[in-house]
Amino acid sequence: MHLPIHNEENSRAIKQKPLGQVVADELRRRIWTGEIAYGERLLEAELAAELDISRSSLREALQSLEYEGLVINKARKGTFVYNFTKQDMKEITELRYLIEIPALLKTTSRITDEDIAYLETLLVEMERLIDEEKWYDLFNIDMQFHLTLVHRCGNSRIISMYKVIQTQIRTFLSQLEPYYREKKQLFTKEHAMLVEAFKKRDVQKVERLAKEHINQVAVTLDFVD
Amino acid sequence: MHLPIHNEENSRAIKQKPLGQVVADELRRRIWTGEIAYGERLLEAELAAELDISRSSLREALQSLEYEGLVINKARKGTFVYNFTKQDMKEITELRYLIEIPALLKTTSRITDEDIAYLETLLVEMERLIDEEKWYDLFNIDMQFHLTLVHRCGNSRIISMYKVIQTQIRTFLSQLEPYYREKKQLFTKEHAMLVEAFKKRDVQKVERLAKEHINQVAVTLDFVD
DNA sequence: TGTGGGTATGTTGTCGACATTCGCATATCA
DNA sequence: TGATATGCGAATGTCGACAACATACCCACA
Repeated sequence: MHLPIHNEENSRAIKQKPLGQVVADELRRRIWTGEIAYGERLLEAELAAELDISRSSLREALQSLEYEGLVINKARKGTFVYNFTKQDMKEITELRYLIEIPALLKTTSRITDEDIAYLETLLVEMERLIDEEKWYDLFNIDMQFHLTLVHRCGNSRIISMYKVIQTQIRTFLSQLEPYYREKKQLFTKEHAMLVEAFKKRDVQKVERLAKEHINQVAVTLDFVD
Repeated sequence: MHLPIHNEENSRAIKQKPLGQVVADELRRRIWTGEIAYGERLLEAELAAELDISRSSLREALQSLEYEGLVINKARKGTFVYNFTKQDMKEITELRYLIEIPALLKTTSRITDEDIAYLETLLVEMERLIDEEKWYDLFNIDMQFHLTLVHRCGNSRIISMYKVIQTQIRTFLSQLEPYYREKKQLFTKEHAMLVEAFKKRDVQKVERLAKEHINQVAVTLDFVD
């Protein structure tokens, strides 16, 4: 069972955020944890009742998720959780090469020591979560790691587009969770090496490591099926 | 004065489309024609009444426009038409280099003779609209031209991201309209040369022309102020 | 037994109204 | 006079209900 979206203790903290955004966060969580299955139809009345909110706010959330590519809405037919395919992974990998790689290269010359210090705390956090096998939290930290890097690229539009891609990447990672159990060490090591490259402001190394890291996800997917 | 969104003659044709999308189209039109000014606050009740629709559908439309970056919604403060700056133009230009150029290069080897034939009809249309000085329609054809090219790149995510960028580019063009009056010939010529390059499947030429074309917009903006 | 049409049921699309919050004008006091 | 408190009007956030539509089922009839 889950806590209601707006229980007493949270109501003050999140009152600033539109309810639709809070609901979108919750739906993303349910998708990534598998509580909502891929391909599943999302009945508005049912879901709204379960979350104890109105259909209006739910629909607002669904529109956000549709923009992110996590669900697909067929007019008059309903909203369905999008079921990613290998073809989707190819598209996403191509986009990462076009957007994330150039973003990281720009970041290399703009990254601050504070950024690097923060990244290193994330690395520590990663290792802990890997030990405890808390995959959901681990992937969250992973998102934060990459977003921190892209965030320094200096182009707000690149950042917001990367967020969309990242949401989809995360969806893949969630599905690949069992395969990542085998690659615990690799996971931390790749990120640690990236941090080292940024620390040295070594553009070539960043590019090489980043490409390898991106390929890693694509390769992992190939083992499935 | 404008026709109401859902008058009798249109009601059948657009009944399939969610009202929110129709409203979004109308709002885009009003922004691009200048009927709605940049920076203007959009009062939901007022706008909904004027369009003769409910606030729900209007809010759905506004959410779409916010994703496209045409408006910005400040929680509890209202929705405002986004006012683009030169800095925004720089970001957009950078993104075009990252997304549109690679897309066009991929298209070069995938474009069909039917595509080229269609592009040539658009060229004819462009010349006619330039003669008649119908700038709004001209920019619409321009969007269709570029979208046709990007559409052949084979990556659906690149296409949908390009659509977002293009909507913002279009917003700039609308503001630069007076400057384009001076460049009538250049406008058609650049597109015609691009078509020729695609016809020959000449990747290098496509890349060079496309970059020049992108720079052209950025340069035009520099004359402003 | 298979098919077509019509009805019943359930779901999405759209609407109007209430609840909450914000900003501004006015009032009050140092 | 200036700064701060306060109350009112207006706009956004959220909700529940009705309307329009799609689907599934059932029955009549070939």
